[in-house]
Amino acid sequence: MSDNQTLAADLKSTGLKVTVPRLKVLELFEQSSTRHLSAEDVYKALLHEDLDIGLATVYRVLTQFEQAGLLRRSNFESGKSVFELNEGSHHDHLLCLECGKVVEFFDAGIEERQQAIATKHGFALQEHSLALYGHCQVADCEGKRARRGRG
Amino acid sequence: MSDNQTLAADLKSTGLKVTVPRLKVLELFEQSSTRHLSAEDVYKALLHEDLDIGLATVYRVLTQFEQAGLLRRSNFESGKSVFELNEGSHHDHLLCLECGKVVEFFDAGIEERQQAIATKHGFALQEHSLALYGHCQVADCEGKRARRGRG
DNA sequence: TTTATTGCAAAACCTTTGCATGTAT
DNA sequence: ATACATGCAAAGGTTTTGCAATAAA
Repeated sequence: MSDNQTLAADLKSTGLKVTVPRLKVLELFEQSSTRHLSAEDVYKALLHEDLDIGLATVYRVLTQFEQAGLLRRSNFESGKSVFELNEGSHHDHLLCLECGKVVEFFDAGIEERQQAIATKHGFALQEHSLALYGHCQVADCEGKRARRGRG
Repeated sequence: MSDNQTLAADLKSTGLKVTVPRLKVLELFEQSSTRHLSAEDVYKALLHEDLDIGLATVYRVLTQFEQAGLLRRSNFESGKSVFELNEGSHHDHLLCLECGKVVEFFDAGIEERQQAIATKHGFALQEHSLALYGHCQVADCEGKRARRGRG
């Protein structure tokens, strides 16, 4: 729900110059119905908008956005990184092995125990990576894994 | 417990032929003081024993061992897979970002909650991946940290 | 103008694969 | 003897990097 003015302002506030590739990548994340996108996803989506933005630039922009705190990166078992808008609230992920659906969740109990475990072993906890994998019960998914969703 | 007889028997019981590369890789995991090894680690360790075992073979053997249930594979943030002996008991990992130390832990509470979260979202939980990252308090590790002037 | 950013292609990584040779059973 | 395993080199997929051209400030 952000116009280009706001997007540009968001960019400026991170100290990054406002350029077409950066605006478009940010806009894509803001507007996409799919929250989680890989570099390739972003690259192809931009191509479909007839934007000639190189894959290398996409990677650079994604990395810069991650460092600027605009995006969060996750490494699921797919072997490639996926990015999502960083809206401040930490969460972990639950993924469907069948249809690729991604559910976000936060569990205070798990967070607490992680902290306790680190402390118990004499570690200062810095970050963690948690992903659950399973099969969702949606009819569409259980029945046919044929389709692979693309935003 | 880890003489060649036993190792060979372990191999046979998986249906895999007993070959030098397989014996040596298994032996390495049994004898190594480092539980968690990457393909490259294994490759180099074997080289140091003057064994001419190709990297491709190492990858093939590791994959076969994983499928046979002899090894477990983890994908930490390093970007490469690490393998460890599968001793049957599930555990997750706590890693030191500084020195690379790996601590294994199991927490029934976390396991329970993961199950509950999956169920709540209508998922049949299949597997999960959990890794905690932090800084260990070991002097040796702290020292490195200080020397590098980053904290 | 000055400095940062882009695009392209090439390289860097980790991992897998094709194929001819070699080995276990 | 046969089927499977190995080594090498080449290729695969994802991500990074060098560099000249380009665009933002």
